[in-house]
Amino acid sequence: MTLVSTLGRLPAADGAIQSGGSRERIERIYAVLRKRICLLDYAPGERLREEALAAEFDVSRTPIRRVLARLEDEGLVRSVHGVGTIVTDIDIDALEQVYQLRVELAELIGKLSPVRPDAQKIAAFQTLLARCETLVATPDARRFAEINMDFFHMLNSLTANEPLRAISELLYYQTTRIWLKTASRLESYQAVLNTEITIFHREMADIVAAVEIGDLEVVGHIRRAHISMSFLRLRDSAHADATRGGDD
Amino acid sequence: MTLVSTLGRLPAADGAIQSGGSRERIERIYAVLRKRICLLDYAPGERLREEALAAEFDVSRTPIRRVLARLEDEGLVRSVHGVGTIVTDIDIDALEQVYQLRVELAELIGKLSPVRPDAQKIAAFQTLLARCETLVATPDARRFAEINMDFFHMLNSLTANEPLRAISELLYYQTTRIWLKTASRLESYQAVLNTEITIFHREMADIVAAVEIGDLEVVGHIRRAHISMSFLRLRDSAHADATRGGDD
DNA sequence: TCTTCTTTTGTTGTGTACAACATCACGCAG
DNA sequence: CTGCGTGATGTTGTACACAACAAAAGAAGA
Repeated sequence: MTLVSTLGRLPAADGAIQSGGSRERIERIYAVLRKRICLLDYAPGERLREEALAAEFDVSRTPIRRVLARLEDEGLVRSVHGVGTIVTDIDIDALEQVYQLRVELAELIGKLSPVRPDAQKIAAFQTLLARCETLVATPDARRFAEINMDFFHMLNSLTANEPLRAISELLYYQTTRIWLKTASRLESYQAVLNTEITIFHREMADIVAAVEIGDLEVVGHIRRAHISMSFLRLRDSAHADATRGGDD
Repeated sequence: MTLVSTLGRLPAADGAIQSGGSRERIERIYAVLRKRICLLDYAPGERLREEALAAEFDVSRTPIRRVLARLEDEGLVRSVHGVGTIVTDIDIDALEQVYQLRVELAELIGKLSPVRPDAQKIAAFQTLLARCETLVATPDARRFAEINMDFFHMLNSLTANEPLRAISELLYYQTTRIWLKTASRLESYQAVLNTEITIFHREMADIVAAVEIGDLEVVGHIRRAHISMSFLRLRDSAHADATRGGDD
């Protein structure tokens, strides 16, 4: 519940930082909304009103609709005539197919047009690993999700295959929310969070080590296992919780 | 050149068949435009005007823009302020990455949630094979492209993994045009067409045989080879043609 | 009190006028 | 004849008014 707490004032969007062409503006709004959805600033089932968004971003409904249309095509929202634009709900079982596909694509990133990481990229990985270590010290679900997101983008930059990157990103944003949503409903929320962060940190260390020696195939293998097991742990937790407690 | 000949009157779109909700209407327009682009009814570089499309489909610019936005997100067109909506140009080399990915996905279709083909589906495959045989008798580039498209959809229906299907479809429609476009520019156009149809027919027969015995993994392997070699043949033809003749 | 119909309110979908922008034609000076 | 500036023309991007639709609120009857 405290996951969706910081709703009162949302970051970004204001500040009149909207320089640049119309395309970039739309892209920016898109990125902001997508991030809000995936960090559960907008909860599943929540209703977004175009006019409110238009007011916040200081544009008319038209460009907002352009963004929402894309989000709808990507499965993150669904517009219903006369009702509103609803953030899609998700459940762990329905996402199994997406995870199966993500697992395969993760391995492909190490195979298709891999980019040899240079010193700068390695440094970025190490910085991220350091951030993850502070996370282990003071666990926080939202920061976990954010670091996970940054980590994904770093990993995604390890292939030069642009279509593969685009698709991996698409599937990533279709699935990340499920962790925050499911975990927040668990009885053993704190324990699960701590466990998950510990495991994530360990796997991240392994991957960074593999990146440092430039073995992207190994990165792919580790990540494949990472994604797959992460999904299984989450599903088991959810099912165990559902059978033990009421099914709300 | 004769490929883009039937432009005077385009099929579909009129007839006032626009029953159903607004979403379905948009979906229909989207499918029509996408098919036109991929069959080169709209040539690469051609300029589409929203108002003309709006008139043809008997709607305002608004839903047309909704469709064009999606086509732009998928890389088939690009809207330029003050100019028009341009059908994206493509070249064989830029598409190499997409083909690399398609090759991998083709194999996944036999692995991820394969659906055991029933009698009806097998019959559909055989019907398609029959159509392909008439194509061998009387080669025609456009019919080749259409049968190829139908064949793709049949193959795509062999997995129940919905995200995989969606993505395979996306990548398919990003790449199919290249064959028609490249082939039509070749000196040895007719010879290449005949060869390609023969090869396609043979591979299609192999795949249908594999479908009949229900071995979808084999289907994946055959198709992987099919896509990969088809790309290589096309690229070689294009490069040979470019070095021999002038580069236009 | 409950049910059902009507009204009211709110939201997205559509159509359209206008602004922003790019391109081409044309004139004109050099 | 060429190069450049300037206006005319055409197109997409935006904003807004209205239609279509859904849901909630309210009224009326049993």
